Amino acid sequence: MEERYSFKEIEEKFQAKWEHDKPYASSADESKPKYYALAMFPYPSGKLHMGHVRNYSIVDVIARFKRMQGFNVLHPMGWDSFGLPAENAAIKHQIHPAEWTWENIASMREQLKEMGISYDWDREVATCHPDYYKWTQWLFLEFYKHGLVYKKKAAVNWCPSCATVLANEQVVDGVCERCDTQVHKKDLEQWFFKITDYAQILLDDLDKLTGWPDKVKTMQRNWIGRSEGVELDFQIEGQDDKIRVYTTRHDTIYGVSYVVLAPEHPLVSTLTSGTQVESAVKEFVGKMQGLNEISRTSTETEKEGLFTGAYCINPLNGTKVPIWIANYVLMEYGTGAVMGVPAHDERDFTFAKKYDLPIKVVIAPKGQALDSSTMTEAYVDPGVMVNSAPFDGLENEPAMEKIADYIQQHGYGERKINFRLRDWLVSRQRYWGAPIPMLYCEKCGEVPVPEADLPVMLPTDVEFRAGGESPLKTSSTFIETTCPTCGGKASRETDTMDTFVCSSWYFLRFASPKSSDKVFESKDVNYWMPVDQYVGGVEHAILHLLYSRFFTKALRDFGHLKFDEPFANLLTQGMVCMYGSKMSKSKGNVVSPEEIIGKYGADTARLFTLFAAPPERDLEWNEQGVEGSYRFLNRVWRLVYHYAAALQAGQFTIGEVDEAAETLRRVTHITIKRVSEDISARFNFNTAISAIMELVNACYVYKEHSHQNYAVVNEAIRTLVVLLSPFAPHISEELWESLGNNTSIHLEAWPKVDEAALLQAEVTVVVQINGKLRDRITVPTDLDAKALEVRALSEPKVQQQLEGKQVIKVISVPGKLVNIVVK
RNA sequence: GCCGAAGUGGCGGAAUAGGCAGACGCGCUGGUCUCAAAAACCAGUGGGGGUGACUCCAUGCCGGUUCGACCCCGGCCUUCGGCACCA
Repeated sequence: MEERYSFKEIEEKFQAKWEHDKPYASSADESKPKYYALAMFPYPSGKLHMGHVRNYSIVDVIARFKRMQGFNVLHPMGWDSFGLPAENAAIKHQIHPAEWTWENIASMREQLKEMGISYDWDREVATCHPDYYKWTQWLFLEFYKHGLVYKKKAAVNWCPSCATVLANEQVVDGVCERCDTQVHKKDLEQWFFKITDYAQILLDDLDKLTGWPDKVKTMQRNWIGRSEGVELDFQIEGQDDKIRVYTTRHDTIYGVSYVVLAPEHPLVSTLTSGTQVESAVKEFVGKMQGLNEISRTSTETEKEGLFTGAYCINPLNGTKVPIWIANYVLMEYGTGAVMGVPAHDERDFTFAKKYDLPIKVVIAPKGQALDSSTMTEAYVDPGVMVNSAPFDGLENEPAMEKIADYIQQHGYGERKINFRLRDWLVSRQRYWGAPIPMLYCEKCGEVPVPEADLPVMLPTDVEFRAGGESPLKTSSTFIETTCPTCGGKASRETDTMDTFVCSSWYFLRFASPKSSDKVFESKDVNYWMPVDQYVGGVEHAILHLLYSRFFTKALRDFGHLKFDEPFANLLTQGMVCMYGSKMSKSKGNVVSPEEIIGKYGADTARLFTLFAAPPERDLEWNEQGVEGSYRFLNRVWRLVYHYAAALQAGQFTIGEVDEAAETLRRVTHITIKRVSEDISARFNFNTAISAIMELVNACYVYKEHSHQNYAVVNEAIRTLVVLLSPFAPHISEELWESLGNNTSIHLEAWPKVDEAALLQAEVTVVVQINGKLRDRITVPTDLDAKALEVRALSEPKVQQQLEGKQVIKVISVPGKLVNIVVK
């Protein structure tokens, strides 16, 4: 063993050994409890960043810890490898997206191996590999078969820069999530997944996810956005048509003073064509369509509207109310038409004030009257119903049910539950994605590609040009085919799937990644799933996690799975920051893992990212802190080196121990306890590491002691190295070897706490007077409350403090403190 | 606007069930070793006052509960994150 800690040599040595011995290979084994640890798989950008290092280090500690505790651990890694950057690279550097992607994967795989993460590399998957996307396509057809995939013309979010459609979820503040270009609306025929069929169950089952952060569950709840209300019809005066509106405030129906349609509402032209307002309406509607969605729907935007000249009838009281068109009504939600109740809705109030529409009070605060002429804002709080014929005098909230019943009984409308969640648009007009396996036949129409013909391979003879349409659109070898039903001419769908489809099931594929005739082996999937611990950034709180839950539930319903939630426990790790903001190229505050690994080694890099902050919090990068972690590993190295020769013999029996040795034993076992609890119960790796540091400090103190009890030292040192091994796997493997072991430390059992070693004969107890610390006394651990009180009161310091004062009460907590209350 | 999280030394953070605030690390100060430096090791390190034993103040602010509050309750302030005209 060398005297100096040569991290480079050690890390290379064991990485080669692990590559050869495969100590992290896994296979289903019903006789052992399983544990599936998973980090969100990365997009292969080519370079690992600190966020990856942190994410994978966290999961690796968990995986290694569970393995040492005797679990059969599955810890796989793969690549979310379809997507736009590869195509952009193709255009920019004239390199095929596949080539670019596979090179990136190769280089990132190398970097991950340099981190010493305990992956079972035999299970690696890449979503862009035909062996994988064949099954993404198969799943698409499976969903199609079960009526969960459909095609429709839709006003979609179009990114002109990417020349593709984006899901609502990929439009952030009105701009493209990837390239920050303004997104437009465009009408196109698009494929959708019917996730709205699962809205209710996706919402309900959030309650089952006790291992998920509330924050994420709340975000999903808001995204699904369930609301309960009533839909009812307003008869248009002088016409046959009715306007159907949706409301959750049916308690205010008697206060309706107008009805508003969304500009896109089909009744708009029916109502206005051939009338005086026709051209004004057309102009207004045109103006609204020209606006992008954020400025159209922002609360900041001023409400604008136009009277159609038509009227409709409130079914409950027969009142005639004007029909308007306004920018603040959305066609996509509810019925695209709403009733305006200015007295009890903020938006309606603002609108009514602007256009001088009547304000009619129908809810008044208890025991008070509301005057519509003096109101300065809508009254939205609970109250008593007024001017509402049969319901006058009722409290509005409890009356909701009665009113809904009344509406249903009279045939005015019915109860309705709405969700904000929309169906998932998966069509992308791009090349580098899984082709949608559908055909269009002149005779048979829309035809799914037969399973035997999968995968629909991406053609290689394509050209990539900037700003152009998808290269698939111009590839005749790809498009032209024959219809499997009639044998006639057919053309292929040229859209590919949103990459979120590929990432909605990869965690299932890891259970049987090599399965060639099935999407996955049921036996394996049902053994390994659900994922016991999933770790990733909170930016996936909605999209990826919701889609994955949807896929899992649907596949359960199709009979392929025996469970309906994919991730039992979720940890959302914080960002890696420097100078207060997230490390990013644009901010110029990036530190590359390569650089840190080169300078200090992977063990130091891992240790620092785990030590600097608890995992769910943002981590502030600090190079001096990294040096501290490096110093610590050197300190451990020298300590073990100091004792290695003496301890190699191995066998020691702990006999008589003096006070110093007893202390070291106690610290050893306290450390086992703290590290175990910090890892398993709380994922607080920062405090686990500080506990290990304290053990090292205690060993150094003991080292200076004149009499050395090698049995106790042996226990302390071996424990130290084992406890350190999940965090810093290379150095601990080397140190383990230097202690005379010829098997891997990573196959060792996690150490057990000797409760007897924790016991102490004496303990320090705090003495407070009126809650203020006044003295510390050392007393026998088992001293009872009464004896402790007597002892505290007799202390000279305490006596001094009590002079001239009257003791009113004494609180005595054995082993902890005595509080003397005086006057 | 609504929902959620967080505010503790010079910095990252700790206090696991209401019981010693500041573990551990970084930084800083002084020292040992050295021709010198680096490394390493030792000591100190929340703020104020006192020669000193000591003492007062201190976990964003104000109040409450309690023998005792970083922790529980009420009200504010600030920062961050999510949603945002969803009827």
